[in-house]
Amino acid sequence: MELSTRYNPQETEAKWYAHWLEQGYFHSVPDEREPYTIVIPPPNVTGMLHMGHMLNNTIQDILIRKARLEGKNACWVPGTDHASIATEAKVVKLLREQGIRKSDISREEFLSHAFDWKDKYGGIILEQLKRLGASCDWERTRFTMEPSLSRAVLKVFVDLHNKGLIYRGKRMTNWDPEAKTVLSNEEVIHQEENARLFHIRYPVEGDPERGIVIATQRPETIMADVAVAVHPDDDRYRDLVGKRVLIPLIDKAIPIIADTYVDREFGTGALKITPAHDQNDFAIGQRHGLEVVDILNEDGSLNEHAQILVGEDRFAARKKIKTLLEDGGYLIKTEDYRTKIGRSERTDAVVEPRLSLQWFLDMKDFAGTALEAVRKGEVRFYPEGMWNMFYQWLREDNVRDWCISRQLWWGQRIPAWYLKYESAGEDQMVFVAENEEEALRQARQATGKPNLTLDDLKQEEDVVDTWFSAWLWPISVFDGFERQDELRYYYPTNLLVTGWDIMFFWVARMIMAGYEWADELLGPELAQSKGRQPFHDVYFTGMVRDNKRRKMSKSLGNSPDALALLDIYGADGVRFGMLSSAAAGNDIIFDAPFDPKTGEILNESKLCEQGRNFCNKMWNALRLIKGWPLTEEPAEGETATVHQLAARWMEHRLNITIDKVTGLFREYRLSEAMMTLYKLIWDDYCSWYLEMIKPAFGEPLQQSVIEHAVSLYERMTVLLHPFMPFVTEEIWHQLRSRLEGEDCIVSALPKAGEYDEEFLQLVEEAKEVVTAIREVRNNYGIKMKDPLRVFVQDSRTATGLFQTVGLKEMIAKMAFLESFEITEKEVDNAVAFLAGKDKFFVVMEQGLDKEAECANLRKEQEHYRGFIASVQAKLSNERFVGSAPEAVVAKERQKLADGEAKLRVIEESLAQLGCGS
RNA sequence: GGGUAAUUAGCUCAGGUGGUUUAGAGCGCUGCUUUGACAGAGCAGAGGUCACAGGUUCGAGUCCUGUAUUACCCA
Repeated sequence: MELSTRYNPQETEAKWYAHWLEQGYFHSVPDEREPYTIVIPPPNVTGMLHMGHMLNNTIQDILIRKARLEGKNACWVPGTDHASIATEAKVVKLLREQGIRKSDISREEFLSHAFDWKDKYGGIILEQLKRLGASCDWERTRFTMEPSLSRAVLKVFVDLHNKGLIYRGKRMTNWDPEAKTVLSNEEVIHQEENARLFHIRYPVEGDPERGIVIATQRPETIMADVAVAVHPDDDRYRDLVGKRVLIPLIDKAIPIIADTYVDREFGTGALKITPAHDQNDFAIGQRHGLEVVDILNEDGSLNEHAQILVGEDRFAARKKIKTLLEDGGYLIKTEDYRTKIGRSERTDAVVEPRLSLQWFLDMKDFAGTALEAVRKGEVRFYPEGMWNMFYQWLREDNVRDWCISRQLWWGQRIPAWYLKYESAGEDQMVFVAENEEEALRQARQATGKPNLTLDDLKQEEDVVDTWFSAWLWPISVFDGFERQDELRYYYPTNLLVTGWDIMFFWVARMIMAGYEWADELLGPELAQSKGRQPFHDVYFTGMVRDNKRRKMSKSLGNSPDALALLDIYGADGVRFGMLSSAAAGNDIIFDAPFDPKTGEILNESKLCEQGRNFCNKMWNALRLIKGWPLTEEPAEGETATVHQLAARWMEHRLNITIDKVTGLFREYRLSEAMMTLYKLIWDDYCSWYLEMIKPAFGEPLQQSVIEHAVSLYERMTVLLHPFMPFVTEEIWHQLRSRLEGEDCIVSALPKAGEYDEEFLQLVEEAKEVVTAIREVRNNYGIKMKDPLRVFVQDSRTATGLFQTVGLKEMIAKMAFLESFEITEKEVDNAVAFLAGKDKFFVVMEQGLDKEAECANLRKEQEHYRGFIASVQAKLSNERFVGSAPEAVVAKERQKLADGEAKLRVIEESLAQLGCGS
């Protein structure tokens, strides 16, 4: 069959993916083999495949495929996350387009719409992962809102509540007035924005001539002030402490207090204290026992506590109050400045610090557990440096309790019930249970009213944070809270691959959950022997950024279309491109060009192109091997020795590479591992090995030689398979006829055999000779096919070169030499060059360019002189010779001797050519 | 404001515990090459005072301290 000169990824990829699925290669069931488990970081159901997903999932696929090739029971569990805020926002928007307002429908109706939406669009991203080649066990696909996983959430909620770790409390939270929900710190994006500082004068009570000027960027909140604070050591205000000032416009008297928190340099050195609307003020207020005046409604408008501007939106109020303050003579001045403003990740609304009643999970002990797990190495981070960030966040003095409630409908509703007749508040009775019957039982007992019915109870309206289901993922995907047969086999999982941006709200919390429930679920013995941690290793990927170092995101429009890239370069090409600049943890700058005219991102990538070209290269190597006419007749003479040399060399190169790649895998240096294989295949195999054994045009090649070439190639395709699964599967099949059920994906990863590093070094030196001769050709415009005569000056190493079977012949073949001999004297009319320690002469029939040769030699002479001088400087330093290790000194001596020898050879040539000085 | 990291060739990146013949790779660039597996190619070449300033050391891209720039995390 004729093979096209171009590799066609589209057909090949669809064909093999379907085949793998059909053979059930991705599916895992527990058996006697060693498991290798990865749970996917579940993408949002609303998600579309983007660059970050491709990077992350390529890495997981590489490691899961490698485990499969090692004969392990590889299990990669896929799934999606219900992403409460993002999904709810999408569904609300969709309903609005249909003329339905969320406030007009019931919770049940809304959820039914949301599930419809999920069924329709929720699986898209998983389908897209298949295009990438992801070998997930699709029969195990899970979703954080499905019944079993939701039951797990309720169960742990009740469990933690019973343990006294979950509590309700008024807390300063990040309030999104648009979505009307609390946001976690991680969902707030702080960025520098232009703001204005208002200097406002508060007159002293009973002494209106005196006043104190405060600086604030939020003048609309002055009505919520409960004090003005100054630094206790600030002379400007010392005598005012203890007196009271009047809030402008509403004339409310508030105390002047002293607190070291105040920064004397900032603004006027006087700080208004507004506990309801600022985190730090809240803390100061608590220290000083101040009241809390909340003047904002849920939607960010002012309420009746403000007394003035009631009903106005906070930003409208800011404008109006400026006028009022000016009119009243209170506004001293305004100044522009830059400050960081927090906005909601989802709605972009300016986040409002707001006091509200929320559910919290006590983090103190959990944080210690997570830190300890990593400190002890039970969970290992790659790269290790990520520990610093982890520690920083979980330190006792830094960690905060986790606010787990969200004012949404899409999510697991908090399993807590209240008595209908009690009004909301911190003091009301709460019954937390897995179901309402149990809650009712508790209520009857607590109230002593056995006649209470379900009608007397009402369930908490809030749902739990999505991460409150995601933190159970490594357990819940195996239904671990309900049955433990699979958990016992697969848990702890081997590896988690995720971005460092969710280290805190996901990675840390999964570790906490793992340690919290492993004993109970696995039994203490198994937990002890296998470990409680949810995963042994965490591979942190970097963020994918554009060439301006901005995170690639849909909203910025700076991300190429992932599917378009897959279409253009093929999955293997894109996988290669993603990985080629992705060292663990380091952000990757994905250099996708922008259209200079429109400024729009183009779906182009040099990195992916390189991957595509690599596929093509391999494809053509295959065509070459398959295209050679066969012969049974053994080769003779020089050809036979070159074949022998080529076979031996490539075998050793393959073995040393397997060793190297194995080591790189151990350290998760995947990018380097891939590049190592790239060079093995392209440089060693294609550029050297195949050229060494290549017969003259039209001549046949010995069967045994081809067989060895095929054997080498098929081992290399298996090695590369985890990185580029499709092209390797295709070539693997093209190389030989295979039986049903024989596939690259389930073959065995080759093991390293013996290799002789000295021999490999010798061949490297021989290759340098070939390169040097080619350079002479280039410089003199001698065609590749014009035969040349070359001599090497007699020496021990030169003899070694000639004694290694096939090496001399290989050089002659690769450099296209007519003759290649040892000489004892200088050769006339020849270009001389140094390779290793030996001097070579290329005979020039058409004469030498003496000037160019002299210039060349002088350049080299200069180089070696500099080199020798630097080594001599070291060696003449007594302190160096005295204190450096002997081996280092010996090395320097060797360097000096070698350098001097080379310089001598160069100077001989200069004299021989009569270059003068 | 506090913290964490980064800064090496035009671009994107490697360079565990200081001493591999005066820094490596891929891309890009330059020159030559087209009946030959592959122009999505081959061969060869040019490109770096390792951000800056000090310091430790016999010796620093590598360790320390500052400075600058960038990114992220937390206020």
